[in-house]
Amino acid sequence: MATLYFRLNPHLYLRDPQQTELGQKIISASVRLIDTLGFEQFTFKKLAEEIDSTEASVYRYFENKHRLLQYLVGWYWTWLEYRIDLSTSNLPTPHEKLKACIKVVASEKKFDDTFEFMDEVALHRIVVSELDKTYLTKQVDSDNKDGLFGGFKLLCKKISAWVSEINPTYAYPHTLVSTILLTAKHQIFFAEHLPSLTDLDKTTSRHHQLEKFLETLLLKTIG
Amino acid sequence: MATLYFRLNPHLYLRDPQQTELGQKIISASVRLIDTLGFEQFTFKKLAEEIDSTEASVYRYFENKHRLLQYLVGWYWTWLEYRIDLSTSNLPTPHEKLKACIKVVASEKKFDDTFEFMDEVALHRIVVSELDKTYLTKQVDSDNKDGLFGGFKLLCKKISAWVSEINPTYAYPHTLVSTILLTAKHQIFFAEHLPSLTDLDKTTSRHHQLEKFLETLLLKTIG
DNA sequence: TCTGATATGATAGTAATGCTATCTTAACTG
DNA sequence: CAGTTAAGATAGCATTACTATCATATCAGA
Repeated sequence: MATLYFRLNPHLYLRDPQQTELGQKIISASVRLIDTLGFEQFTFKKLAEEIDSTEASVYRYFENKHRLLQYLVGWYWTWLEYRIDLSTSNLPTPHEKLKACIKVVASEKKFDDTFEFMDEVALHRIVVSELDKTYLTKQVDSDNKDGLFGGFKLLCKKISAWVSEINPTYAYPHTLVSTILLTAKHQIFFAEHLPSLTDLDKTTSRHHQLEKFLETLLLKTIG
Repeated sequence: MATLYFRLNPHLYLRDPQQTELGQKIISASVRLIDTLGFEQFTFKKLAEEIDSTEASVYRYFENKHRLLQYLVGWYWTWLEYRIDLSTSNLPTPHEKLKACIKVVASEKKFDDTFEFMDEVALHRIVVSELDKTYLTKQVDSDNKDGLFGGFKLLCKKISAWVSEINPTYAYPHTLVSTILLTAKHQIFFAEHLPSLTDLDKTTSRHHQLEKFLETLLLKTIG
């Protein structure tokens, strides 16, 4: 059985956490902690206590907690792209690819044990709440130069290409696709916490509603 | 000449900053500082130094810097709604109202001296970069109970009503409108910092492009 | 004009945060 | 067996995010 390993941009870490036991413990525990505490309340001290290690040891893997968040989100985009590839590879038309793609983007992941150190369900909740914080900073330009947002950009590019295949005259494929990728997260957050900003409801059917919404938005817009 | 005064939710502050000289200095200086430093690097200590006051005095106006940000964003939504009201009030059809509304939402504010204590251009930059941080927190539910997001919700409701007037069968008017309001900010940020996620460019024509993009998105989707 | 109430300033203090540094031990590698 | 590397242990430090107290200035009502 082949093991899956995501090669992420080395600027995201100081020492590759996927390679060592401590590294994997850092990942699992940080996902658990950020999910429960929120990113603001999450500290390397609490993380170190959780895994019976020390702050100093954690700092050997990640420059700071912001980089760790960028790592997790980077991992998420890679994982999402991988799932999109799986579900679209055997489809013949860009139209079908887009529909399958939306389905994956809007879907609720139940459980996945491909990666033992990663709780994908908690990670998804983290992405919903914390994604925007990875780039909404004063260092965004230097982070971008280091390629820290490569996962997001790559995925956006891939999907935009399908959009352009369907309608080569449409002027805003990247804008449309990044809007859809972000909206998929934001609307889940609104459904959970600010229901008057959305029409999706709190039950699990919201993922189906989200899919319908995004599909209509995408297909009608490119017409 | 009537002076404009925005009545904001009192939970946003401890003492109304619009009423006193120190309060107005806090607002002006915080807008200037958050704009240059970014919200993360902004502290009440730096703010107090900037206005030759003390940390303690600032804390008498706002519980903490997060509340201050929520106040500024709340002020922004009220101001935006006011400008939307102005530009739509004399239009006969919801279709025209929506188009005028999109124009305001996508527009670049050059200068406005209605409020001497508020640099609206800097505030708009702050909203672009920091808006999402006002609600992407663990306290979102209690903040929402206190009505801290009332400005955003009210505006969303108003615009959604026009959408439903045009197409009463469309199932996701709030989802669509909140998406558009957020997208207007995010895409400006992308144009500035992450250009591969957008097709808008860095020049001022980007506001016109944004308007076109949002208008198509909205009208074709409910179309 | 006196009397409070209130706003602000001045100053101090404290726990937590976000690191950095150094030293030791344990493990694994050639 | 020697040498490198990872991790743990411990210390320290500047900044942050407050809270508390006391003094002073101001202004409004009696």
